[in-house]
Amino acid sequence: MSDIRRVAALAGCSIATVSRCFNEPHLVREKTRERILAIASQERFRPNLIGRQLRRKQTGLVGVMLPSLTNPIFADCAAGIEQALETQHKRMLLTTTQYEVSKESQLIEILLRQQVDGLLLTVADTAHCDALDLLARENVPYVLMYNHTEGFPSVSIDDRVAARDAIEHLLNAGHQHIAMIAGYVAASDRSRLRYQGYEDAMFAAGHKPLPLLEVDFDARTIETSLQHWLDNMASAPTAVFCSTDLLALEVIKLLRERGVHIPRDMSIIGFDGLKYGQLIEPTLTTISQPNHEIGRRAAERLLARLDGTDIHHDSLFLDHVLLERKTVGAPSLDRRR
Amino acid sequence: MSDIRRVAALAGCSIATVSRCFNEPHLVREKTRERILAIASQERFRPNLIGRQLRRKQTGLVGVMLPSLTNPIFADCAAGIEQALETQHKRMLLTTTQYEVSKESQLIEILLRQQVDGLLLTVADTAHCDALDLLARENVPYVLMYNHTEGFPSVSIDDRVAARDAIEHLLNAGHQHIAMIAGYVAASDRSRLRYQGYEDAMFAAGHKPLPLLEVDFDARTIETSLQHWLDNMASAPTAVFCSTDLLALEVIKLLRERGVHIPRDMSIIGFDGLKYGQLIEPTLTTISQPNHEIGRRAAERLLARLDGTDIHHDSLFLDHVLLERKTVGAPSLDRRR
DNA sequence: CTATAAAATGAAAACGTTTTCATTTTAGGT
DNA sequence: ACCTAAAATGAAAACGTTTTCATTTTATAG
Repeated sequence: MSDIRRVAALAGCSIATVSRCFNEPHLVREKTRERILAIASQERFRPNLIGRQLRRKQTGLVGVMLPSLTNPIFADCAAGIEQALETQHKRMLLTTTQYEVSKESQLIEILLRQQVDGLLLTVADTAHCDALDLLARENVPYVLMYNHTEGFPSVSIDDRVAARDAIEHLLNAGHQHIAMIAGYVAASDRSRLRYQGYEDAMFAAGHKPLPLLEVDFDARTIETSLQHWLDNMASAPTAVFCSTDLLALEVIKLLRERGVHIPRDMSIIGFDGLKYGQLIEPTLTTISQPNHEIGRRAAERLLARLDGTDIHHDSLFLDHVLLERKTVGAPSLDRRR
Repeated sequence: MSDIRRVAALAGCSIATVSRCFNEPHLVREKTRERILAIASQERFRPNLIGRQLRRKQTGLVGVMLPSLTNPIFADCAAGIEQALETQHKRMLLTTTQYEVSKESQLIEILLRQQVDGLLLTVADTAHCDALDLLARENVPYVLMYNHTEGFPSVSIDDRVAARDAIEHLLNAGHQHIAMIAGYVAASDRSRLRYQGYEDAMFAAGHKPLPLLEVDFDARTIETSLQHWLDNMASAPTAVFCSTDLLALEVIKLLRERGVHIPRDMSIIGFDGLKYGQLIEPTLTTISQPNHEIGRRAAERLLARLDGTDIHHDSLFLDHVLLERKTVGAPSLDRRR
């Protein structure tokens, strides 16, 4: 039962020596070590990490909190995290909020009770965020992902600039009448920043930004939201910036079903850089964010923080990139049908 | 520091009473309880789960091992697992093998050391599998996902029958010259079963099955693999069964770029039921497997196993469903170009 | 007010390790 | 063979809980 004890008894030594065999083998004489190791493996001794963690006061566990796994963005991010953690033999305790703000603090609390060595997380909105208040009080190391806010360490892209770049791409193609559409999970700071980027670009070009068109993320609802454009294409925007690729793909599908040719009748630009954007016809022009790298870099920062290497509470912005594909073209002079 | 002690000291009671306040509140007098709880919350006492886990000999942690998170199949599955675990306040320790068989045993070993209460896992191939041997020796509860094999509890679809159904759908559409193509991760038992299903259906219809066409999962390689069909469409199969949707989408894209019209010149059926299949034109006909439910049901079985409710070592097969969409049509009589 | 049963509390052991500090063993030089 | 320094080992405490069992307190009935 009490396993290290058993090995020690069989090997005729103290449990301290057995422990050392696994943790600091150079401290035990070769002959003894071999004997102990032999017995250990024959007894299938498996060190109980709970015992170790209690004594050492660290678990090697990193708590991860993401909005969802079903969104490929976050799945890629989680993969990046795992990759980075593995290099230091740390493991990932993964939880998702399912986009429910109220779960954020709860989950963090649970992760803290589990004595995670650190936390990697994405919150809905850094502006008024219980979770962040909680973290600020505690002194557990953490790094935000996809969020950024003064005084908190984070890894993300610059959503506002990225959105501005998207709009500028449309402007450069000759568009003036540009709309932005966002999923109803628009209560996130990312959505807000992207809309600000949209406004920035529109103002800079001397155009009046349109109000954000928010849609329930579901084909039926999107359809009704788009209906007034379809009813009167003449007055519809000539280009649309979709806040995510998933939304963009849905919109494109819908428009094409209604006989709207992309990009001739309407240009579309997405945001995320999902690989699935390449599979449709025409391939989706979009702003790509490096999800895997966001996860990896955030995890690396956390690890550095755990060694005391990185102690800065600053934002790390990774580069987004504009993937020029086929859903953006020049506005047609006459689009009336 | 030693936190429950501190609360006890401040409340002027023993640590046993504090502990009871949290675990069996009815055992402590209301007045005392209120006092203790007040102090605990004011001191921000946070029970250390490691201490509890060591004493109780259970962690509330479930080890999960999947091939990858980047594949939406498994991401959905993980989401299903989390959903089920949450109902019992259990957490997920998530690891991925990245399709490396050699990592399977290693990861399981790590999870066991972490004293997970149970294991949910997908292995590459149940046929010769160190991981399964390991599990058979230990007496930790586990449930396989996507795999099934005699004497092991599992939740999956019946890949062989599902593949047969896919082929029969093609046969019913009038095809006779049907090929199967699989990603190079074809070293999995699932791939093998799907090929067997393909053979079953072909034999039953009196056709000779073609050898499995294995491709490196990358557009360039797929292209060269398909080249001999493109060079001579007259002798190419009229329908292709792709072992996964991701592969199917890639194949479709490639064929369309080369001027092959789907489904007129060639019918395609996929496998998985990814939602992305609906976004392309034409929408992808495919066999859908219930990934979220596989995860959820497997987790539920594991939980039942932990209560001693479910003790059966049998395979649970969930239903697949044929999603009849637009990439399958009748073979054209003359396809020469 | 007392006796008794029930309820509430506390002391201490236990969970499986790691690690400090003291002790014993070994090796090397004389 | 003896001394000394270095190397190897062991005893025991510590990590933060839960839980058993004994003890004390409270409530109830007489």
